[in-house]
Amino acid sequence: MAYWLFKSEPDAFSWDQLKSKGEKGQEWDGVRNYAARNNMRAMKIGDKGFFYHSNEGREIVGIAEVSALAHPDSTADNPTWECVDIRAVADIPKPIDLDAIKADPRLAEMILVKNSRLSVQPVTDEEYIYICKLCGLDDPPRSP
DNA sequence: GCCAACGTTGGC
DNA sequence: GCCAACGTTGGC
Repeated sequence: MAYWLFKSEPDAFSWDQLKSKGEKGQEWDGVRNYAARNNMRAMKIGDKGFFYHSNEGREIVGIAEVSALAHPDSTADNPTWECVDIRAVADIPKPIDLDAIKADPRLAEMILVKNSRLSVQPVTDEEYIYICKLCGLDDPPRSP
């Protein structure tokens, strides 16, 4: 069981855009960072992850799930770059912003706080459940 | 809009 | 294989 966090600038690709893709979801292309790629390689079908808006908003706005395992990034000219597909699963009733995450001692170890530049990050089970609760999701969608 | 932090590139 | 230079990200 694993949980993740996907970052996107809403100007480039927003949570609403992901929702509009429906069941099919969206290839999470464009990632050119080895740590982020390795995280995607480790993902399994049905794994859940937060969808975070960077730059503008700076808050967790939704929960997505992996709909296709890592495969070559169709936008890359180099086969080393791979990505998964994700689709929207649930809205966040009460989005939590970066200030609130930073202010919470239970979330101080999040990669979002410690390495804000990593675009695809792991989230611990504890962080996932705790954040969901703060956000008004008492019975959050679980990874398989 | 600025700038710090980070990751990647490329020269040696 | 090291490391300086550069480009990019993202918070502020």
